[in-house]
Amino acid sequence: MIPTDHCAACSVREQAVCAALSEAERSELARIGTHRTLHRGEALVDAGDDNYACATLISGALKIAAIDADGTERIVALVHPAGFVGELFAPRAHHHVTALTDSLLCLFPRMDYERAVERYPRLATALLRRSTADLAETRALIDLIGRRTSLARVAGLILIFGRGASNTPCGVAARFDLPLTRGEMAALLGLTIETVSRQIGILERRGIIKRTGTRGMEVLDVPSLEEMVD
Amino acid sequence: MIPTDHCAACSVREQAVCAALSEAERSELARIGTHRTLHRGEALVDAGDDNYACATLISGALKIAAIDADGTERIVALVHPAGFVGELFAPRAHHHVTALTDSLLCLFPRMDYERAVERYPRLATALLRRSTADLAETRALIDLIGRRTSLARVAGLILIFGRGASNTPCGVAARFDLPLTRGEMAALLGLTIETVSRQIGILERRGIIKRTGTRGMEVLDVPSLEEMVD
DNA sequence: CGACACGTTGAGTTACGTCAATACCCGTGG
DNA sequence: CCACGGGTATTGACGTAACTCAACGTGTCG
Repeated sequence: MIPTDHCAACSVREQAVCAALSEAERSELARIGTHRTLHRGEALVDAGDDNYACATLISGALKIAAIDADGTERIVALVHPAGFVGELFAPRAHHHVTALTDSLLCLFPRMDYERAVERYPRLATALLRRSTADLAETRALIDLIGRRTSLARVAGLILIFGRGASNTPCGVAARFDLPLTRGEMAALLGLTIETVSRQIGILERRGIIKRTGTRGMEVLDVPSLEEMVD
Repeated sequence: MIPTDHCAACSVREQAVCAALSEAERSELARIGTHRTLHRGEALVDAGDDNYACATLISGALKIAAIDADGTERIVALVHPAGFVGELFAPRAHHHVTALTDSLLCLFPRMDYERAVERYPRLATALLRRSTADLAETRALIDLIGRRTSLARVAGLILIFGRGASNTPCGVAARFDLPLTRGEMAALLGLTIETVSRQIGILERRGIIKRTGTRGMEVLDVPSLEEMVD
């Protein structure tokens, strides 16, 4: 159970699905929730789990992934703060959910949360909004990895991260740190580590970006990046 | 406006989102809906539309797709009967929605439908259920497309269609017609027409499937197909 | 400082795309 | 009925982008 004053001080208070609730409703919801921290690499849900939790991400980042027979990981989505994770109404989890960086979660037993959805219509609409947006984002990801050169995929991913790191909506941050390792970028784009690394090298040689250290990224020429993607 | 007795006779009455509503609520909803037929290739929504409709698919099949700068189509989802289409709460449509075969729709003005969602909580939860399921399906598609070889992708797609054509849930139909042209399969899998055609040829030469005519498909060896996919 | 994970770079190979020719299916009209 | 034509599918030859394998850097933390 989460003390109500935690909600009042919550950093994603305005963006998360619970923002749609009244004070009283949120207090009710807080009663079934707990906080939990995950360290980088730690799993929240494994594929196949039949009684897993759902959660709002408060800080950090998560990945949603499948692991196939030969152990290869395929990332199918990233979760950012204020995002919601956990498949409601599904009997078993379809994917693994793992922390990309140390993360703080507002955790709910799935069954309790489903009941809350039935009880608070505004929670249902808020989740529907978010789910609809997630769906559009996932489809955009298909679009990106569907039928493009590795260079376009890497360019697109850099734009996605740059937009995420920007404070202006839709703008691209000039400098930021990549939140993923090369291996994770490869798992997300359907490429190999080496190919990702090479394409980043090409972009740098063309003067479009500049690497600073291994994760640092400076975007010098946004229009060129955008042109590569569409 | 749809006469209420149409709903009573509707073939997807039990599966569509409106099944969650009471008789009275459904009558209300029917008042803002209309029926429409789409012929193969006809568009329901174009990407960028700012005041588009949403709909429940009664019969036929739709594709949700993006078209990039050079005119290449990338299919990001298929819609089957009882499916819901149209992004609620989004200012503009992200994708094109087009009929794959002649289709019958139960059509609603988007704004009116959004109001209905706010008014009927059970509609919101039903849409949330469907949206959550769509999200899982879309992620499974990413998983398939991200897969390494073209052979595995084609095998996976044949399994998907085979399962869809089967009457037993999760079983694979022994014979069915592919609902997509080679070009559409290619647009969905991120391959070319030629590659799709070749991989189907390989599967046939290995005795795993048998082509009958251009769309007909006979699945001889389901385990082999499944093995290729995972 | 050394260990270890992560990242880069290179050489050789393979799978897929491109281009092009041919075959098939089906509706239309001679 | 067959001939024609357009859309669709198959097949082949060839080039190239991305993968594989392998060696070598680089950053980070004890």
